[in-house]
Amino acid sequence: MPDIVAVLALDMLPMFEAAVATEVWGVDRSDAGVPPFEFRMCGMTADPVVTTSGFSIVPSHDIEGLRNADLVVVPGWHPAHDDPVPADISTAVNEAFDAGARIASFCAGVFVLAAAGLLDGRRATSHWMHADRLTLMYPEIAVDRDVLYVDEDPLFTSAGTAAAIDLCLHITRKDHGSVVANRIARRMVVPPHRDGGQAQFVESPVNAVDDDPIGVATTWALRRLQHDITVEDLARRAKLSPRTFARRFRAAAGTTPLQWLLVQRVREAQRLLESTALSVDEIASRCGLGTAANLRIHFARVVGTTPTSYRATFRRTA
DNA sequence: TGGGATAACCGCCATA
DNA sequence: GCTATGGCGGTTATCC
Repeated sequence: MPDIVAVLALDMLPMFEAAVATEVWGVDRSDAGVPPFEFRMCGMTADPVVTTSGFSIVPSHDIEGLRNADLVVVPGWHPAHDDPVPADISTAVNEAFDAGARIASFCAGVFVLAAAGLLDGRRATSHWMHADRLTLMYPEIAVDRDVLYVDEDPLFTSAGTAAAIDLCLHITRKDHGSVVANRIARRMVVPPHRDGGQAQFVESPVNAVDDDPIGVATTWALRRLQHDITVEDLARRAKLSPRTFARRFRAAAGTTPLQWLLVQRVREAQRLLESTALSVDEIASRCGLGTAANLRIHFARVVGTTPTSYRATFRRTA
């Protein structure tokens, strides 16, 4: 049975966010080894839904399409007015959640989850432009305005626009492994992974062009993850002092050099667990984490599970 | 699991 | 006066 993904298309549907979910889960990529998804674009009724771009789209399903969905995506909620989210929308989302669906929001879609009471006492994020309003309206929610997305499985929230891509790939990676997520990312011609904790505000994006010292250093590091790499090594590659390198790295990537490196090493371990039969010890060595014990610590922190159970879950899809 | 050695991080400050 | 840089040292994280 393919996963059923239902997008809740509300009036003033943001086209980009709706298209992100469509691109990730609504396109048949079985030729690339990506498992099929049953994709539903659900309006409250079967009537055309007005988008923020002025034109309308005709949903494939009405609200009944949320029934038995594995994942419900709320790509937006028009935040220009202070009208409360209508009760029938909250009810529909609540019923889907109670029936076992996981719920994900992009950008201002978080207001729909909040109005349904799903986020009380939980962490959540939204586009930085909406963070103040969200905090004001729903003080029970721990709003993290600085991250790309928040995973509070079975609830997910993202900053919207490009961060919606990151959240979709994160959920796909969680459910189907990094090989599948990377295949989708490759087809979409987007970077395979940005960590959820990465800052929404980056002064300049990480880039591998030759005249970007941070890009040069990170590209160099990714090619030799199996070797020892110190922040001083990275700084030397970037032709900067360690202090300046660290400062500019945080400005560019929204995280510290070591934390970035550890996440890259765990991603490499995920790839090796899925695509090889190497021992966990050997994988730890090949991804630069030294020992299996060390790999387990960082693997649990980044992925939320153990290398062995990760392999048991995803080896089949490789 | 605990502890010690080492590296990384970051605020502060001086300098260019 | 403003900004970027880089050294110092206290604190924290990582690794074995």
